[in-house]
Amino acid sequence: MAKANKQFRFRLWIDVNNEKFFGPGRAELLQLIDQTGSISKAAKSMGMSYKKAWAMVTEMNEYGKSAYVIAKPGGEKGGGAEVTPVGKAVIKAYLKIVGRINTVVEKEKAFLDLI
Amino acid sequence: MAKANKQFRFRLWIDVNNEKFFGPGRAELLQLIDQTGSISKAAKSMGMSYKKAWAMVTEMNEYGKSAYVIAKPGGEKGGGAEVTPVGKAVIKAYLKIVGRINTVVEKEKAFLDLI
DNA sequence: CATCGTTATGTATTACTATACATAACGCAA
DNA sequence: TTGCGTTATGTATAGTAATACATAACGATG
Repeated sequence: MAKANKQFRFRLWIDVNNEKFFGPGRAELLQLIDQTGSISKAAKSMGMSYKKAWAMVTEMNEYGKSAYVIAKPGGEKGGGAEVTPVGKAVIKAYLKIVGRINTVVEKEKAFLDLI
Repeated sequence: MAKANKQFRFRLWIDVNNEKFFGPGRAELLQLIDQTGSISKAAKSMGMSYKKAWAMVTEMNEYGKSAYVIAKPGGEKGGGAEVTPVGKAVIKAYLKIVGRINTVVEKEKAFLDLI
């Protein structure tokens, strides 16, 4: 038998009023919307249904400090979506914290031999 | 409206061969088994079905470096379960890492104002 | 004014997870 | 040898989350 592959996995969320509000899924979705300019393309790209992606965007816009995504139907390319500066700031800060946690976790790899 | 309550939540798991192996649920279960000396009491105490708790114990014993829990049916009090030294070491180390992540996250609270 | 790809929204179905329930085995002690 | 509380195990049910599917609206552009 080959040596077992052991690794850490962690997830960070932000709760608002004790309800999940923002986490890895939404962070990835926001990044993909930013890259593709479209909720539907972003959703497909990460293997998520459009409906779920749309619901996430709606909830972020509703409960966030201000809208994270501006989406418009119709027009030149049928419409599209754009991540607002607030949305971009949230992504950036979230990724920064995740990076710091990752640094901590990397230092603890010796623990894996215990498992 | 009252000021929204925002807080971080994170979870840490250890994957073995890319499958979830150990995480917060199992850590809590192990601690409760250690405290109560019984899988069933531990399960009830954390609102988990005995069947699930038992399955977790079995999987930990099967895929861990060595058994984390020794369980015995029958006997004085009907039987019981004990966390092995290896199991205790895993709990302790896991909690230590979680504590370190918590320290990092605490320092980032300013981020929450952005949400 | 027809076309296009997207946003927007509702309903039905599937997939998964966990619980609920039921039952047997176990081994000490009275 | 009966009773006890636990471990051990299978099957059925329920609860939830996600997808799948279907349809309408939208607005620039040719």
